[in-house]
Amino acid sequence: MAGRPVDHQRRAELLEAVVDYAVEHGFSELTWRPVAAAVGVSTNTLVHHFGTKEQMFEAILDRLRERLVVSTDDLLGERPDLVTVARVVWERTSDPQRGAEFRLFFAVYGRALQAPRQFAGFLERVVSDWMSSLRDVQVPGTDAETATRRATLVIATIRGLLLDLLATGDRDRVHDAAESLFAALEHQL
Amino acid sequence: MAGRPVDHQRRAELLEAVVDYAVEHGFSELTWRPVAAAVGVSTNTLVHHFGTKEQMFEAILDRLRERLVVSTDDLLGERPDLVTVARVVWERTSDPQRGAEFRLFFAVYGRALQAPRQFAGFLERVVSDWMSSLRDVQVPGTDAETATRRATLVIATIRGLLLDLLATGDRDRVHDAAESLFAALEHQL
DNA sequence: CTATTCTTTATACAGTCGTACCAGAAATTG
DNA sequence: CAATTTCTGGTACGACTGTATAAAGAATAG
Repeated sequence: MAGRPVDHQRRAELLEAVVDYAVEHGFSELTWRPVAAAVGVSTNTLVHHFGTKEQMFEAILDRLRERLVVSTDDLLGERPDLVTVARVVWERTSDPQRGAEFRLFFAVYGRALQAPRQFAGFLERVVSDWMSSLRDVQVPGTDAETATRRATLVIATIRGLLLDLLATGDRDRVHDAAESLFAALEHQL
Repeated sequence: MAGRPVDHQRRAELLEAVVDYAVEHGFSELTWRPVAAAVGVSTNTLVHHFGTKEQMFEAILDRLRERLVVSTDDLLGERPDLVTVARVVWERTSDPQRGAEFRLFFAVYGRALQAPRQFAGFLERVVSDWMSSLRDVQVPGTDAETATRRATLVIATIRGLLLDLLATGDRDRVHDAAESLFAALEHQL
């Protein structure tokens, strides 16, 4: 038994380039040939490493999720309170340099809502990923219901504000509204 | 000068059927042939009445916007306060029977964020439509900045909560969070 | 070296896409 | 009636889709 070993790193490289393309060109224009041309390989190279197009979608979503989560991993290690987490998360999600990533996120979100079967994994995690984190950072005395309520509200408001910001680009108005959320949280919402 | 008159009503009928199809089957599967088959006409009938596919998209978005706005027109006529409006709007947007319409709304929203040129009209109105209404219903004494801040927050939170609800279907948790938003608004957020 | 497996590319195939073209039916004016 | 315009459907064309197949080159083990 011999043979050339599987090159996992090569697949990771290709995935990174494919995700970059998705972030730049959008989710609805994600077809083998244009992606392959942009990456600089033949379409069959992509097919060989990712299998079917649906499997490539899954790989892209997993990687996108990693990118979006990793950027707040450091934060949660310091065990801050909910308001601090909300502030920092908002700072990072509203960073203009990451706008394209979140535009892709919402594009996937919208598609997932209309094809829940295909995007079952995405829909299962899109809220629960943050829910657990935001519940844990609240003061120990908080009862479960209140913690869940606050976490739900923080996730929803930040995402809603981000939708507004990405659509209008009106940073002043949206940041002003975000500040009032944080103020409400400090007054024990 | 004679000739058969243009049948505007026929176009309206077709548009209604096409929007129904879009609500049911999603925005990414909106192609001439399947739509025509579902509506019960030939593809050329649709092309004849709508022109290009992009023009059909615009017609669909206009009609969808009408459907979503009309459902809250009656409410604003009674000049209630912001909290009342927020409550009623949330009641109606979280109505399970209208879930498909809002899934389409978010699907369009996500696509629009990645193709701002094509969906410029949508992006211009998606926030401003509500902004003006929600600013107007606040008590006369409210200064402009506060009114804008509250309106922005209400729109964002309702949309974020709706995203959560449509993804998870967890009505109890999301409605609980919505209640806490209304409570915060009553305490002069 | 040979044998084996992975990687890459070229080619091809059936299907769908938007849409242009054409012909006939329907509805109007004169 | 004839003339004109809209409405509808059938057909066709080029472009693009996902993906299967086959054939090379590269990297390993024995």
